[in-house]
Amino acid sequence: MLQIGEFSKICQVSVKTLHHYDRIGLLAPAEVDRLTGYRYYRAEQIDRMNYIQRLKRYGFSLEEIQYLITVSDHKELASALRRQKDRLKREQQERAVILNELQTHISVFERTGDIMTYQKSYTVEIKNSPKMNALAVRAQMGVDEFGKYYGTLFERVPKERVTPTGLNGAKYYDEEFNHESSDVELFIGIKEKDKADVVLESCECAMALHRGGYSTLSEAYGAVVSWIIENGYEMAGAPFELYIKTQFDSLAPDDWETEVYFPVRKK
Amino acid sequence: MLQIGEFSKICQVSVKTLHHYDRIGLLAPAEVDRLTGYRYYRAEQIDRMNYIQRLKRYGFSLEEIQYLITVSDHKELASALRRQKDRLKREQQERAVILNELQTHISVFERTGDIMTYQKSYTVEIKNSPKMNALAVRAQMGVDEFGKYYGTLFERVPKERVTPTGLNGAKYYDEEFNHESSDVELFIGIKEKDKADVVLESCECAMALHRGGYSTLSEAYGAVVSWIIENGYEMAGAPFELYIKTQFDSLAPDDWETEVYFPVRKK
DNA sequence: TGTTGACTCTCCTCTTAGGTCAGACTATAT
DNA sequence: ATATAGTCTGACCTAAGAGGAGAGTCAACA
Repeated sequence: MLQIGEFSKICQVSVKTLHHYDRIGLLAPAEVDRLTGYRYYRAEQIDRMNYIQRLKRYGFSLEEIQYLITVSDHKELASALRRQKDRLKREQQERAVILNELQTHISVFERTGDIMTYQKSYTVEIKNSPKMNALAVRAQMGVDEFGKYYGTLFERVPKERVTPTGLNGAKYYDEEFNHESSDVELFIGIKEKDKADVVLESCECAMALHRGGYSTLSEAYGAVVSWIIENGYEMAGAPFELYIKTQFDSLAPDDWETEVYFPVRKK
Repeated sequence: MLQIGEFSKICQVSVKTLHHYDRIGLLAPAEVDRLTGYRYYRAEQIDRMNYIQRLKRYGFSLEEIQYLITVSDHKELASALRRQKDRLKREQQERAVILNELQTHISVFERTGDIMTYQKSYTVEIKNSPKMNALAVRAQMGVDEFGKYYGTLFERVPKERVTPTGLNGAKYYDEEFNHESSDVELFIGIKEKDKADVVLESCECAMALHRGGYSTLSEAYGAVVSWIIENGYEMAGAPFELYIKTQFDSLAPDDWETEVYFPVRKK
């Protein structure tokens, strides 16, 4: 039997952590002295602790770990690990984009001496949005579900014998945009008007072109909105974005292009 | 002047966030109505907010951001950005190692059907540690400072005309190992006994070979310690590790090899 | 037997960056 | 005058422990 201090040294975790794990029921000591409350661990529990630490490194929360160590079904466990792997991979990619952004920012800053240059480069203009016929799906969704919904749209292309124009986008119906869940309509432009789910009429818009990954897209939105306010317009409908150049053109995020449209009218 | 709701939509942050930033003094509204307490923001503050969001994406804490937006010195700002970039890069590398580990774990699990196989493969043996003469530096340091301290050691090699044996390691004097700061002695083996800072005498040790990156090294330590307890030995000195195959052999982390030694005596 | 020092216990507060109510005002349109 | 939407403050909550206070416990030593 090991005292908590010995056990903590062996497993390279703090005594505090062991207290915590005991309290949340993740790893209870093999024995607790009734009188003194002293915790005693068995050497066999070292393996369990290492396993917990390993899952923690993989990025699972303690709650998930608590569940995982009780799972005996191989398939379930394997799929949980694979899901986590995919999550980590996606996060790695996102962070790679941010790192890239930071690198560019640094070099722009060193060249220009202005920390704001990098983000103030939006040119907002008044433009009539293109008229489009489109297949569309509207739902409450988060940004990380876009791919899934676009999948269902693109599946319909061959089935319904329509001809994509290559112009795709998303329209945001919620006033308040939320990354995890918003009322969004995704659409892909097609030639055939009679087969379209929706027809997006041309309208007067304030538009800005955003170059780069989507993590900074909100700055484009901000730029357009403040332009609208400053130039005596007002918003006249749900904003939308058109994906001009994307990952599907096998470009790096830095070269993606997105047009941000806000329908407006003169006040 | 913008109400808090409008400002929040433009900047794509929640009203709560704006409350929070106001309270901690990171971004105060341009005006607050004395009577109603309503907050009003100016369009110019959008840029500031975008800048804050950008720094947040770069991984700075709000406290750091609060400091950074007051800094007017270009050099200081640039060096803060560069430091952050290096930090992000290092974290990316660490996560890449973990991702790799997880991938291996998954494939081992699918092959063997045993989730523990991957971590129980340590063979502990009793062995006399090699006698070594070494240049050494002992200090309170965290694991991420190892590189720095090793640098100072290797600089001395040509200066003091010593001949490295290629056998390097680290000895942990604290009972309780701590990732951020421990009393550690780093050493590089050399041939010349008279020029050595320390002579590590051969002694009876329990030893295990760890294959892979350093993030799982603690499992090797755990394995050795529990072996010692189970096999009727007791610890007789500070443990140390020898780096047999490392990144300097231009190997991937999966192929690194580290020997973990615990001086022991029979009870 | 008494004492010292190391170890452990429980309980409390603190951390980040906000989220989630509740209850009370306030602004604007009808 | 009222309905609805927006806003205010304040209190409590999150995850995974860290830090400390004050008290009890264990083993060794004099």
